[in-house]
Amino acid sequence: MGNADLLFKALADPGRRKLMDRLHAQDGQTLSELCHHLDMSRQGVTQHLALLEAANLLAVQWRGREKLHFLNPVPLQEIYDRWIRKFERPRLKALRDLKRRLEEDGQDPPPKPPTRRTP
Amino acid sequence: MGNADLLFKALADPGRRKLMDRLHAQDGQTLSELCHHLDMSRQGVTQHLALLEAANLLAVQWRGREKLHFLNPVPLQEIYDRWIRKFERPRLKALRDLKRRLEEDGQDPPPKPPTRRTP
DNA sequence: TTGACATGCAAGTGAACGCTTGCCTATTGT
DNA sequence: ACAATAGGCAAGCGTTCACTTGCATGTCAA
Repeated sequence: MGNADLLFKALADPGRRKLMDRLHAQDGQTLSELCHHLDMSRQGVTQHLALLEAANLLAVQWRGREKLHFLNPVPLQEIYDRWIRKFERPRLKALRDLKRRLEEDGQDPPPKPPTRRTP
Repeated sequence: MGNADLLFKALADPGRRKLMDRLHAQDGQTLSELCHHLDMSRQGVTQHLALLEAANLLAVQWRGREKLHFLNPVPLQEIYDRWIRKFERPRLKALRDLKRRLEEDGQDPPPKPPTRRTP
């Protein structure tokens, strides 16, 4: 749960997501290769990659002076398990909750439409 | 695609995720109810909820002076489709890419382990 | 009607973020 | 050996973020 933070933070930036996309198009690219696609200084890209790496979203492998970047899809799968499947429409419960709200502490309040604040 | 930004930004904050969790535990809560669980000023919670609402992650319904908040799981599903299923281990392609890298422009470099920079 | 309640709106603040620039080191190929 | 290449590190800077405080407005209940 602690690294859910790193994970979502890493995904929160469009540049970082674009990097993931580039690596998805072709895995194992070097820093310089990735720089070609991003309109940004090399150092900017480096920092983004560092964040992705910290979130365990990619692994690196040194080859001489080159740094190869490989995607790691596992954390994404964890997001799915913790944050998406969990929220899959539990329609029955949702309706139950709604009903509870509408009928709460009394039966009088009929679903009268909100007058103000809905312009 | 444009609102992928809003979506990920909304999920990037632990407070916001906690709010989602609270609403998942019981949907349709009011602002004040949600405030009880977050160690934060009411206005703080309001702003978080506004972001979640902007990301279309929850819908509100006014009931007199109360604002009821309901989860909307649809955007999460979109994240899954666009960002998780897409990255599901395409093992074959991954291995192909790796091989490409290792054998690139020559056959000599065997998978020699990185000497430096791996302390 | 009046007071308590539920919420909105606006401005201020410190910290985090995204990005750049400048310089340094290691590896490669000729 | 040396120039070119690939990358790292640190400091600086403007922007956005999370959060607070203070005051205003609409709604319910006695």
